[in-house]
Amino acid sequence: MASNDQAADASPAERPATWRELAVARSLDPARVRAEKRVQRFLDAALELMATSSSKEFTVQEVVERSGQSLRSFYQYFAGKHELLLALFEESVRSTAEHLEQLIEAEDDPLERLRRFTVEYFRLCQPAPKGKPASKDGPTPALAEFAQQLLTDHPKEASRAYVPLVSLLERVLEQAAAAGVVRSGLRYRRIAGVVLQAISFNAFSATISGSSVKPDDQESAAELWDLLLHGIATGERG
Amino acid sequence: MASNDQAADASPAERPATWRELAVARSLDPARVRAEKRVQRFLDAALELMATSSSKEFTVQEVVERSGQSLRSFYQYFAGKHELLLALFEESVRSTAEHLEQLIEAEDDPLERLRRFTVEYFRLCQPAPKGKPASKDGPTPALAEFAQQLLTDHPKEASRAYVPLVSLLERVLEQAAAAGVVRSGLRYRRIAGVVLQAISFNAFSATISGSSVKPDDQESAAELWDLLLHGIATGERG
DNA sequence: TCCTGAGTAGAAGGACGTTCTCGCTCGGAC
DNA sequence: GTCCGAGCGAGAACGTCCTTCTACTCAGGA
Repeated sequence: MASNDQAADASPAERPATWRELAVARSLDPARVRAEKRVQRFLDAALELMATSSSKEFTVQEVVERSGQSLRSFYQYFAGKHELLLALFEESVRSTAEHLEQLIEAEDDPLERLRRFTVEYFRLCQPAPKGKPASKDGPTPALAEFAQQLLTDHPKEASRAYVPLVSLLERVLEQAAAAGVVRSGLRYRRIAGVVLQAISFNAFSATISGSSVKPDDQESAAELWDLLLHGIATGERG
Repeated sequence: MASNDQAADASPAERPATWRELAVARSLDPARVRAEKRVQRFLDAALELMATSSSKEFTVQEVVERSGQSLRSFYQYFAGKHELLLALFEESVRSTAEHLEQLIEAEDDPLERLRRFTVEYFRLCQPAPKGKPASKDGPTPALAEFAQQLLTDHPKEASRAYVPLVSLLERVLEQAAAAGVVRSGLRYRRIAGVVLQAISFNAFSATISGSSVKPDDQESAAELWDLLLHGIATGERG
């Protein structure tokens, strides 16, 4: 709900809301502004908890305490813990997508754009080495931390939340295809899903194979990119 | 521990145990046999619970009740619920690896072997459509169901449990490489991890991209195989 | 006979998420 | 200034799990 509100005054998704609606909305604001502020305090508290304490997990109690608000308020704004997680996840996806888009727009070559996307997203998804809060490198950290639980428990909502990232990658893929550096005729949206999944949960693959991942592992990133590319690139040589 | 015992009399992995050791072991049996039987009852109960009830989750209480044993016994044989899950997971991986190995050994062409492995493992990892218990199609179902939690909470043990499957795929990859149908110089063990991860959690990629997976989805399997192959195959054309 | 080891039955403890109750407070209408 | 009710803080209470602990049983061997 809060996220919808946010979306409403940031970019009207459905239709461009009449001035009347906007006026009415603004007149209801007195309460709304406070509410949004409160919601934000919960979100901030949760983010801080994830940043510190090295464990990405937190209890509702902790969030409530750190936010300086009450349990009652929490359940007034969130239907449950899962909604808080969902909100954080949406935020995370959104900011990650923005970050990647910025990183990419400077580049013209479609293939290089795709490579940058891949490598940078890979980097963002690597688990943080220690208790070091990583709030400075742009987007919200620990994107994949939530994903797992949401993906299984609330696939519908998780799916919605992923849209910005999936759409971006889909576009990048299509542009690369248009430029002839990527095979045409693929179902790019599904490919995007596969790629995002493979990168997000790359940490699992290391565990499965018994290897361990070093933070900022250039080699693994290159390996994954190589694997991906030669399954996609038009050029010969496998 | 129980699983080690099982492995010991099924196929001696380390070295072929002398008759003396076997005799000694058998002499200790009176208690041991009962213990193994009890452990097995817990395992069976858990499997039945996962097979029915459509939800792959169960509580320790349920397992205890269904097994007709006591809570006390449970904690006498398992250090906690996670050990039960681990035991089930090991079993699942082992039987899956066996199943795949059998499926493969009839085939001579290295590339076709790899393809069969991939497609069949893909099929096995697809979530069951409904409450239909799938115990008849060979290996234990729902392999990826546990994986997730174990991989994050107990990476060390999960890693160990994965060994049979990883080794098998690694071998298949190396043979394909030796035959010249797969690039040489790759780190096959890591590739195996990536591939297994990508297939196991393929359901996620469908959710991420917003698609839904039909059970026994030939097309998705083919798509994934195609993606994988053209990143690995020696032949030209991307 | 007594003792021990393995079992059963089930209460108790501790973590969490979630709900509920009791007041307090504060902003605005009069 | 006064009053009122929605919003909110504090935190007790509840339900579900996993886990531990206590008390009792029972078979078999010194």
